Amino acid sequence: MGDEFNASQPIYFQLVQRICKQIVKGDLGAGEKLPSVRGMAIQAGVNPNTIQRVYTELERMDVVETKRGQGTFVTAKPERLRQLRDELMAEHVLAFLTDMHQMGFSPVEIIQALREYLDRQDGNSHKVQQRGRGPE
Amino acid sequence: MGDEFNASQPIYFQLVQRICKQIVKGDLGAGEKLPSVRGMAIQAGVNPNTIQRVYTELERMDVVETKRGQGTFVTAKPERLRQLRDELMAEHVLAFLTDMHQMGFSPVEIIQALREYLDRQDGNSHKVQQRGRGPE
Amino acid sequence: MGDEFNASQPIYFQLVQRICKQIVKGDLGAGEKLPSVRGMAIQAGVNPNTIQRVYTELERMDVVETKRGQGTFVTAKPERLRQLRDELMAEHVLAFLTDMHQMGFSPVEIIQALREYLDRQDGNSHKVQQRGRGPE
Amino acid sequence: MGDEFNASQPIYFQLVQRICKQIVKGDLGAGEKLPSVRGMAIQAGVNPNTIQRVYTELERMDVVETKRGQGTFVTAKPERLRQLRDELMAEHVLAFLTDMHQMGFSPVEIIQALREYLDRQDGNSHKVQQRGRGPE
DNA sequence: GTGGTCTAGACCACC
DNA sequence: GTGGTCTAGACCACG
Repeated sequence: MGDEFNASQPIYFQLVQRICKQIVKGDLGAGEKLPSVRGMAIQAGVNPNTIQRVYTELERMDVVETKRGQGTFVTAKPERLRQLRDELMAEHVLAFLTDMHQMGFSPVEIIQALREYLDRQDGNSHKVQQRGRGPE
Repeated sequence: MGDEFNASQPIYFQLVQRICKQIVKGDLGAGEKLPSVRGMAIQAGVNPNTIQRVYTELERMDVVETKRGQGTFVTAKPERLRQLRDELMAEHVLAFLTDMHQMGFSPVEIIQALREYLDRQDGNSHKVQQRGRGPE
Repeated sequence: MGDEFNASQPIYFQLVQRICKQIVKGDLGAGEKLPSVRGMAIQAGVNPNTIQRVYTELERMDVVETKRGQGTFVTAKPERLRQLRDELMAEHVLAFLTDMHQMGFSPVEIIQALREYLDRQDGNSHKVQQRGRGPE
Repeated sequence: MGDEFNASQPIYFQLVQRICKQIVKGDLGAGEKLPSVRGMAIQAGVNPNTIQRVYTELERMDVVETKRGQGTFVTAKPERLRQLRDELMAEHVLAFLTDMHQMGFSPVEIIQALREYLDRQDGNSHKVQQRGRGPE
């Protein structure tokens, strides 16, 4: 277990996104401690510097707070967490709709296609994993 | 006019995507001629090398055909165009649903949010333009 | 109440500065006793080790004297206090002027800007609190 | 020439500040190209990675724009430059006044002290250079 | 040649 | 133990 990363985007960025999702989902609760830089590095199979950058980025996003000599923690402010949830939601929805619009799909087509995929995924949602977005 | 590009992804890749969308949408019809490499380069405000790569990439994807000394044309095979349409649709829908799932949103929440955004965008869909996805 | 500290500088250093200011201002009079290491630690919400270092540092600066088994006291020498006052003043003024010079501001601009801010702060000087200086 | 850096703050941060000042002062004009990452690294006597970080930070501050494969340039938007000037000015003035207030100096004392130093510096302003702020 | 990412390994200060 | 900075050197993709 270690290097299941998408080649088209920086590792640090994929990790930032992954952690954000875990926070939004609730897998990482408010105030909870993240693994240490070194620990997370081993766990993810990357260099500690990369994790350092991830944590720095998360802190800049105000999603995480780091206490000197103690560690890095999910922000304790519930308002920020709600806000993050909404931001991420909006960002993804907007991006998706923009793409679909640019390809000329109508709202009804979009909803319909979505329904179809949702039904199909009903029993095997856990299989969904990696999708490449960038260039190869 | 020229450099409205996202800093987080290669320009050539953004152009590939943009052209694919135009083809799927029908703005670029089957068999239609694309601008010359040089012309497109000026039009997009980028280096001709970049456009060259874009066309090569599109050719590799089999959505475009280059005829020696004549130019580059949208593929004339309607089957391929339908296929492209489906591919792109699937890719985007799947990516979107995966993201939403990873954030813990339920199908009903997803559909609901989508509806909300679709309503809001009704009159100003043309305003939608740039969205950043990658790191800044 | 406890951790209103700037992330970009060591806590112990911020505390040293804060206490120096209190002494210069007169909030802590000559010969006055400082809280015990443990008491101060609780009061500031930091580790006792950190306070220990603060007191050691203050002692090294000769603005504080530690009497075995009795506690830590502001130095009783009024000359030293005057000197401290001048040192701090000079240090800050010099730093400020240097910065302004490096940004190309002329003496008149500096004085003018200062006046403006002083007027504006007249009624709410107590609101001023945190300013970050270091990296984020 | 190479390592005239303050030990108490990160090199990358000192460089960020230095460049900001040069821009505000006008030594680096709008749209002007900065040295390449590697060039600047040699010039400053630090590792290219450090410069990379500096440029990234400046870009995030919207003070600099980087064009892929071409280089890094001072932002061309004059409004942003004015804004930067005001921001930096405000930041320094505010920090200075806050410090002086906390030490109990009155507005008149502050202005007076400033005047005194300004007069003294009249002929040797070029001597002013390094000042340490952080802990040693 | 440009910026950008990553690794490896070291050192530091803080708690 | 923690996070943070820096170096050295490599590799990559873009223009």
